[in-house]
Amino acid sequence: MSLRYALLALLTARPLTAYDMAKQFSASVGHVWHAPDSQIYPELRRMESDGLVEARELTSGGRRTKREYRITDDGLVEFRAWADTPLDYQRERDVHHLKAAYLEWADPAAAREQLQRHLTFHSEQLQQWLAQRDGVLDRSNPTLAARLENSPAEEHERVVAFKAFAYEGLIERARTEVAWARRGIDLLDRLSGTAAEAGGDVEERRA
Amino acid sequence: MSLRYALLALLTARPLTAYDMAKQFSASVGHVWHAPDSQIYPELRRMESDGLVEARELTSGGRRTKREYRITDDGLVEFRAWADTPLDYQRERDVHHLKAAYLEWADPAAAREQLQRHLTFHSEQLQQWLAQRDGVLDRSNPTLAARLENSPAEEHERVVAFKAFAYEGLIERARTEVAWARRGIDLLDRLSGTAAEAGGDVEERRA
DNA sequence: CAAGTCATGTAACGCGTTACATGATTGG
DNA sequence: CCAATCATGTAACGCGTTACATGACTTG
Repeated sequence: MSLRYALLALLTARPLTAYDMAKQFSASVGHVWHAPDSQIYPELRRMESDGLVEARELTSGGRRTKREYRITDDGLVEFRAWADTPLDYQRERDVHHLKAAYLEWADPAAAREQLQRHLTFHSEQLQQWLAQRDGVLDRSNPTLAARLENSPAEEHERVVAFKAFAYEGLIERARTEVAWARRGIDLLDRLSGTAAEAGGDVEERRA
Repeated sequence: MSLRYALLALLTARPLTAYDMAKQFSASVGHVWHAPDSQIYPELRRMESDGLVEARELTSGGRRTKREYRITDDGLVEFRAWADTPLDYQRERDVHHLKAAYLEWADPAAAREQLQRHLTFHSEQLQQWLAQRDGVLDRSNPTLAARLENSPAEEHERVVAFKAFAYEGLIERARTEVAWARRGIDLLDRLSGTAAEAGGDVEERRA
């Protein structure tokens, strides 16, 4: 049910087509919430029949169908209600930590590679979130810019602050994961060093 | 498909009944991987028919059926293969950060309560993971104790090290979330302070 | 003898993923 | 004119959740 609110969130800034939303879900917003086209199109249809959004057909010249969605007043009410409602917290279920607990079962090289992937993945996430945060802070993010244009100036600070706050949480999380992966690689080094005694050269050194 | 490996992981330590596994999935292991009974029982049956585990019927006195599962050699092969295989990383999808980005839509009191919940939830998680980590380090964790009994002494260090490593990742993550929630509450204070000027007393102070 | 917990499941449902399908428009 | 991108979906499947169902054994 969260996709629905992610879509409403986007539409609180400005009207968009499903295609444009799908693009955003693969790019900027997609770093927080990803969804494939095949989920977005039907969900928008459902939201339309629930009266949360309304569509305007854009027949640009030819007979190309293109539907631009706009949030309705009911949609705004629904979105505010969602914003007010606390979410349930459920127990985390993290495969990566589960695997990490059993890395002694893996080949040391395979173990190292997996931690390296963890490091790489979260480093990239970190970079993207840093970029997003900056785009929010300097107001260059297009969705944010549109949003600010449609809202009174005295609210701008709050709007920007919460967006940045959200990204900063993700940034810190990514940093935590990166640090953890590094510690894991160090641990592997230490354990293999023990096993092989003063065995050989360390082939790679991380910055 | 991860439940399968979580179950195999448990069974690498010692044979267990589905009921005992279900209990562990609600308690100790459950902090890393939770699963309800209704998923565990059928999955074990499927694993049995796939030859990864085998069951021994324990008819203790009466005609009470009770099946104790043990991992097979095929199961061990499968588990090692899993341990060697890198996982796919998919984009995170975090409702809480999504909501945080739109907290300006929420009533300030509701926003505060949600951040407070975030803080509480992750504080509790933190406590439980710290306890788990300690139970691993001092080898008092029952599953770990059983595992160590069934493995040669020279491997004990590795076994313990990876379990502790996994929990430490979760510990750091929980700490990150706690810190983020605190920052969020501070942000709310700051913004409401701005809106209400030097408004009123701060009713609660966090340690 | 009643309440709790031991012990094992089935059924329905929903969100999300992957794969598949189609056709129009635009730019090189 | 061909490839990329615009634009919109359908279908099948799987994992996980919630609710429901049952009965035996144990402890106070």
